[in-house]
Amino acid sequence: MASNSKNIFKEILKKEGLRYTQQRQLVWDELKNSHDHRDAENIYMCIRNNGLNVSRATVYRTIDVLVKNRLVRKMDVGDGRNRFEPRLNDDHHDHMICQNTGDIIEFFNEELEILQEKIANDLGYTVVRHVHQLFVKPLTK
Amino acid sequence: MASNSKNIFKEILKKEGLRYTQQRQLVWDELKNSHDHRDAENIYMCIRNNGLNVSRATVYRTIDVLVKNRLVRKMDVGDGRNRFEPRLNDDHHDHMICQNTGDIIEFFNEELEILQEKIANDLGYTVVRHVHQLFVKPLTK
DNA sequence: TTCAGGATGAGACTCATTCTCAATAAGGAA
DNA sequence: TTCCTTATTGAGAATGAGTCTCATCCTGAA
Repeated sequence: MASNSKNIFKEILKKEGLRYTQQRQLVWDELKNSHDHRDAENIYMCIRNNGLNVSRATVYRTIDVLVKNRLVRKMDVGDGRNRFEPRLNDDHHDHMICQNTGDIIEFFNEELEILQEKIANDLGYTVVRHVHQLFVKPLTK
Repeated sequence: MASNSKNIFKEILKKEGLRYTQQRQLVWDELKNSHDHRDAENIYMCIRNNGLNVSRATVYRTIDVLVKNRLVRKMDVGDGRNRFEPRLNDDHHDHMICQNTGDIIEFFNEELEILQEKIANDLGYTVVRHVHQLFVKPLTK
């Protein structure tokens, strides 16, 4: 629960040799319960709107730590602003972005994961991470 | 050959209601014979280094037209600078980016293409375009 | 050859993100 | 609990890829 994810966060800071601060906690609080795909500015503004004060620089700096330690996933939707989402349960998925509505739909397909690892292996590589985004339009029937 | 791709280019300009200019041709010349994945600045500098003068703005503007008309493919490698490559033969492929060397390796897998269309279909969509990048490391044996 | 309107170039501008640095605060030591 | 070293913070400047502006130039139809 809440205290659990807080502990995970503290452990990561310790592992990285970083101090536990109010500001870092606020950024993680803001991110960890969101189910959207939010940009840094949105996270910054939400914290501000709660009457709390954290600078943009700190938001970015903290997100970097979270991304590096896989508590948060960073995604490039192609409009110049990165989006972030929590990955507490480490449920890997990829994204479909609807060209009509801008909706972001998550999907996961085991077969796809296996196939891409095989493709890399055949060329002498192993996949460290990947980006797989489908820019789609609704099927019309 | 050369004259052929030149004609394709001219036709596209006409179709778009745009004029054929020296500058546009220079940008297309620079791009069409390259087998690398180059950024806009590189294309701009190469033209300059040949003693020719085309502005950065025109390079970007022309690339937009080429991308829109599928003579050039735009790819986001994740470092903030888009890369471009010609796609005269319209040979679709995806990319593997080696984390150790920065090398960009092209790959194509039919099964993958079919699978992702199926995934989209199952959710009521059809794939317009996609981004599939594998960030890899060499297999050590 | 003419000329209307599209194209260009130089540089200003945008905007997400990063950097700077003086002031602040975490947290180990005593 | 207090002290003190040093990481962290915030405000705003800086960066950098890409876009926009607008006076001037040039294409191409007639």
